[in-house]
Amino acid sequence: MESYKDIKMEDHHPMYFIDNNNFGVTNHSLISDYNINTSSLGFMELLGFHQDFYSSASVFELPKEENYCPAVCVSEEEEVKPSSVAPESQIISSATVATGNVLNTPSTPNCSSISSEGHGDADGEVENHEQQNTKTKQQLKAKKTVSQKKQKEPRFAFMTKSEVDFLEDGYRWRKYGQKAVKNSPFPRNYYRCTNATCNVKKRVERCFSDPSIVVTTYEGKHTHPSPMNMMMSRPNCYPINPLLPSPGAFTLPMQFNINQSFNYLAMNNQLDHAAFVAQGRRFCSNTEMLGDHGIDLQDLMPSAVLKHEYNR
DNA sequence: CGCATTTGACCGGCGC
DNA sequence: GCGCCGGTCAAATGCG
Repeated sequence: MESYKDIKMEDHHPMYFIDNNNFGVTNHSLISDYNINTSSLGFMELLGFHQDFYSSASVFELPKEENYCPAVCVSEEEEVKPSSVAPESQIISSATVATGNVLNTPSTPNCSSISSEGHGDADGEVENHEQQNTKTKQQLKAKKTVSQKKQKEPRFAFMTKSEVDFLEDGYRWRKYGQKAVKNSPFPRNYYRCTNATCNVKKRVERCFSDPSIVVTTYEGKHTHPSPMNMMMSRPNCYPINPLLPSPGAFTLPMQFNINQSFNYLAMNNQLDHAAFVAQGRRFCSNTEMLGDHGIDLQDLMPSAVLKHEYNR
């Protein structure tokens, strides 16, 4: 329960919760300081889906083992702490989201941290240091660590109900570490993108209180297209992969799901929440998805968010 | 042989 | 200052 205590929530940072079953999306906090206006984009375009792709009901028919992300939140302060969290609070049901009970609780366990700090010249510093062979290994290491700390990459995390630990996302990863997690029988695995020019990292751990849930945390942005995208590219058949530096340039098969897309956009402040709500409604009205579950998107939005939208 | 994984050691941050 | 913990390194090992 200590993670509940630990987690703070900044009012001016967005928290997004996604219910995989009903596509319920809520925005926890004010995002009035967001400048990027995406209202001209369609909801699903924002998430990287082609127009005629999301007209198909198969969009949400995810493979069983890829039953992604029962709940996700994104913040700039904290990150997911899966090992110290009760499972029932990790999965935010649509009913919970609708009441806003979880959203209004500062200690939401599903928090992933996104740090926007550090876009300086630390890389150059590192290279310079590494060129100086006279320096000791230890000194090099120390410098590198300092630089890396300065240059903390943005992160986002999502939770996935999956039997397999490592979820295929189209990129190639190399494992570089494994650590035992305190109070958890499940280790945390550290991966790095195999592309030499790309320093994206990925952390994968299983929630000890609910072993069926895998928490994946990405750190940084890919600077290259995914190998799978190059292989699988089929216009108008697959959603665009939002983890790419140039959205729209490549495609990815359906296993890369909508929640990852959403979180990536949220992470990069590419979502204007009012536009998101509006487009979400438009999207939902064009499908039977929510109707099938007897839930309207409005029910999944905290009143403050809706009010904010109406006042625009 | 080249590449990926494993795993113990090491380091920095943080709380006490 | 000390100990704990998270994150990373790098040598050893495994595998195709």
